[in-house]
Amino acid sequence: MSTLRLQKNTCVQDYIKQLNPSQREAVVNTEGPVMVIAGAGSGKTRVLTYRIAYLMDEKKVDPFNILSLTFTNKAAKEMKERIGKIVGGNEAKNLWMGTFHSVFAKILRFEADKLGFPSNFTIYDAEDARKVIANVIKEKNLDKEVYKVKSVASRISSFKNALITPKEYLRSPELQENDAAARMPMMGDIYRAYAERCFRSGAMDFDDLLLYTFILLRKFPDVLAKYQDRFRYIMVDEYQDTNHAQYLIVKSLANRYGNICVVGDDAQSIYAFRGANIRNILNYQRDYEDVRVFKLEQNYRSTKTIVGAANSLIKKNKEQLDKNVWTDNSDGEQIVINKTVSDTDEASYVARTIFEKNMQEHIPFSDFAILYRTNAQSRAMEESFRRRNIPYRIYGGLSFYQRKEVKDLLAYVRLTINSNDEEAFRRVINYPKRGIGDTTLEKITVAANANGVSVWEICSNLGYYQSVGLNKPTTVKIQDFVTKIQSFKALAKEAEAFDLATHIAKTSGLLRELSQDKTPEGISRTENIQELLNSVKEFTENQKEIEDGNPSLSGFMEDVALLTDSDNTTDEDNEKVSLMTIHLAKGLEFPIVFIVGMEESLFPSMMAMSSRADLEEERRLFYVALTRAEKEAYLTYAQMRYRWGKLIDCEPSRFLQEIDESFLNINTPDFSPFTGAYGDSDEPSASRRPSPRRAPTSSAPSRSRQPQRTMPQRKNLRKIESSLPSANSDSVADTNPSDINVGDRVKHQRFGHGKIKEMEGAGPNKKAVIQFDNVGEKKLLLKFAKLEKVSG
DNA sequence: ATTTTACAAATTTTT
DNA sequence: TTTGTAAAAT
Repeated sequence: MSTLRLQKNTCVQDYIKQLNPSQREAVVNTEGPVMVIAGAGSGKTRVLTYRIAYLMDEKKVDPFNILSLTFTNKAAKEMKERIGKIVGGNEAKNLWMGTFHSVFAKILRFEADKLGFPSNFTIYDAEDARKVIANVIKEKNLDKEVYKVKSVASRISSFKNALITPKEYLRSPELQENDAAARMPMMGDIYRAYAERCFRSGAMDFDDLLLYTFILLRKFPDVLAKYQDRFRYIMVDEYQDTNHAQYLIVKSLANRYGNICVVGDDAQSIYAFRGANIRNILNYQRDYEDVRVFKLEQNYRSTKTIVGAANSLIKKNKEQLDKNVWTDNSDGEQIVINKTVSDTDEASYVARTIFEKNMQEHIPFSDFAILYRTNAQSRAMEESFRRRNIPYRIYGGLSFYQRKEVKDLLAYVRLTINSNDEEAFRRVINYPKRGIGDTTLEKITVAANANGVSVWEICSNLGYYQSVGLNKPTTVKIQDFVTKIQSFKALAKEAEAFDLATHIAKTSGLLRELSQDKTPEGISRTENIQELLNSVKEFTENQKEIEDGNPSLSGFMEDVALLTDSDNTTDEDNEKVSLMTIHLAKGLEFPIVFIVGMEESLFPSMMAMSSRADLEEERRLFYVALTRAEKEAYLTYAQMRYRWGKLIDCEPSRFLQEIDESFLNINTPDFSPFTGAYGDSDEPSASRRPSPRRAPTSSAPSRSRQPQRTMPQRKNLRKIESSLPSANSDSVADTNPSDINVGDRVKHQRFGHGKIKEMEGAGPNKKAVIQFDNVGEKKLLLKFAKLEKVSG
């Protein structure tokens, strides 16, 4: 026993010896407020894990007194495992480690009665929340063209993030004027009704988990004191992505011991759209006294080229903390920029490059990642990977738990556990069909609102609530439904979670309904139900092994609401190319990264081009994407792509010009836009879209699309060539780069007038050193610079 | 009450 | 392109 103990101690010491000086400082300075600015790839997770291990092993802090908040469940799980390896799994398991949402949900379930919630409250996901809001708008007879569900939902979300309750909203003339000016004077009413409805349903949405935690701690000093005393050491990861509510909760929890360590990188703040406030990290030193700041600036992940390129890009942002990320790694390859004619072409370029690298250099598929701005871009990639038989895995998109059939079954389960859950009720009251329609539902809702009770309360006591005014047959149908759910509730008391869930799937009629659908989609839906049942089984087995586990179905439901797909990665995903959005890629790394769709109004997104702050966030997003790469990065863009089912012209992203050109290798392969793109003729063109290179004799491509296909192309080519001439640019726009010589006066779109001082390089990589009248000397790549020759 | 049909809208990112 | 909603028909 003692030798084991000794061994563990030497382990921690050994580990700490491996750290660089600033990492080590960040680990051993455990007391008081600390901020760790961790550049991309600087070993941040390492520091966090060692810090916690150090606290436990060296400082003998009870894991029960350590709170560590992360951004994703996955990060928490991984960190816990790593700590377990150092200090022993039994010790690590008592750590309070998880996402803000999951830790707070745990606290809220424990203290729920104080707020008037049941401890088995339901957690509404975004879809549930939106449906409730839609119902409220409808019931209030508001114009849904003015009160768009989406904007109302995001407005309510921002109230909650700012810790504004409906009451406070209705007391604030300023807020109300604000919404009145936006032609939504009823916003406060909607907000109040929504909150009331959730409360009656015994439900909280994602934002409520934060808001109610805040209210709990403010309203009950004894509860606050309890958790302040418990959490003697607090660590917050990804601090740049915390919102106002999270900021204040953390602050009040840390108020007693003051041992708070926040870790983050302002350059990687990419969640402002969701209420994250970058000021939290920028102002940290003002918020806490005697903050010690440690900067992790050495990058261990990437080549000098990638680090340099990323630095040159992020320099363009104004608001940031001062730091200098550097690396000892080798120079590595230049970053490849590739232009393609269309989105399909872009996809086949990516697939072909990966295929060749795999064949010739024996690089495993798992070394590659494709990153994109929007989920919709994954489809083109998917098709071309399938054609080449390259194994891939798409992360994100529609999560398993968001699928209709899965949510349907979960709704039955939710109703069994918490019958007041109105969203679950509405979802399944008439699915499968029971002949209970809108009119009936409307009557019940009116009665529920009039009596201030849940719809379930009405339905289970139809005898008492005579005023509902239902006819006999309908009453019987509803009573049947109620009886069914009640039988589930009774069974829930004794049956195993898996058996109960299976019973519900069968008895509710859901499985029967699905099995009648013999289409491939229908079969896969049945399989999804099967898979859900399996995961219930798996969950209970796991819980039984844990001392204080909760193997019941309600235990499963507590977990499931906060789970995302990436949390249950089966490790069978080896040897696959990863496809995901850039947001999802945060915190990950890959040897070779493709960033696709580098086009204006796609990346940066159209929505983000109006304000500087938004644009800076997009730039940080690009910074995050670029710094995922260890060895090589490829940036690709298409001249046109399908969006909203239409073919549209695209222009290369401004971000491409913002990277220092010395890191770039601009690759403009010789292609002819009218005969197709690349030597991909060996792959069967299974695409439903008429491929531009395909002969017109092949099976009739839709006539309406053909003119669309060729016309914009011609127009588009000219436009792009003026900025980025391709190899075969014989028809040249305004100024041919080869016409520009030393001594010429030129005009640049952004930098204004200047004079050519020097020229270097040749062909597509030709550069010019220009002395600009206003902005000084710049070295520009001619093909990017959009120079215009000025006479005189 | 339910099914069919037609038409519009949507795509920025997610705990 | 797909998805959802509203109106119309059964």
